Amino acid sequence: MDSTLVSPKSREVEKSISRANSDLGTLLPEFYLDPPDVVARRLVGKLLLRRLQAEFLIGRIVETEAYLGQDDPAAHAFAGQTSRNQVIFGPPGRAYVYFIYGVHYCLNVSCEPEGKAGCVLIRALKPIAGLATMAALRKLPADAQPRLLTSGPGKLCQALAIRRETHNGMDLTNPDSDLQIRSDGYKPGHIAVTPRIGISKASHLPLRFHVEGNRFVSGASSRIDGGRR
DNA sequence: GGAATGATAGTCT
DNA sequence: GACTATCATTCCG
Repeated sequence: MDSTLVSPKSREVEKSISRANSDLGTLLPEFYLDPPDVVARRLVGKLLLRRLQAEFLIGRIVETEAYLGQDDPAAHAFAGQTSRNQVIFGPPGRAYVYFIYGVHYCLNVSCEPEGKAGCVLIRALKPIAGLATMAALRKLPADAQPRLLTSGPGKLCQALAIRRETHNGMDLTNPDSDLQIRSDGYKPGHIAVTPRIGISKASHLPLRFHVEGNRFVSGASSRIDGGRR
């Protein structure tokens, strides 16, 4: 490319894309074998990759929530296995995508061994690559504020064109999948732990994990000191 | 800046 | 028939 303007940001993009094009950093199913709270913390700082045509849409996970198995009243698995939630009872490292409030999709990753329920909700990303395409998918102007693109579970699914029909049950550990989670070796800063958002049952449990002070976290438009960092 | 509210459809009782 | 792991808009201060 012509590289008239090379900012630190675009260097991060270059690095992420080259990682994405190789198989480096692919996470194995073993990554997801542990309980949801362990996996939820472990996923913060990893890359979510969406291959759309020839383009990579990439975001770094900055916020997750753990949903336990049949002991967690807030979890979809609580009422037992149904056709809707069967993915979270299946093998680890698969996408569980559901439609909510008649408007939005949410992306989860199954964890625990096959037969045991548990998953992690991906709540927010920091957009890394493909921002113009993300904005178009979100029906926003191409120069929209990056934090408007993926700062919430419904938003990030819209920005990455993730739908139940195409992605539910997809293996996120397969380098050939058009939706994957990988590691580029990045180590996030301090990870804060808080109660989960938007639920009415078991809402006191500290099962939400996010990068402290990160402005791409959901609902943090102003409560983070001036929205810096 | 911050709280309240309506939209909208799949899933379960 | 009643929910809901949300978002954008509208209003109020």
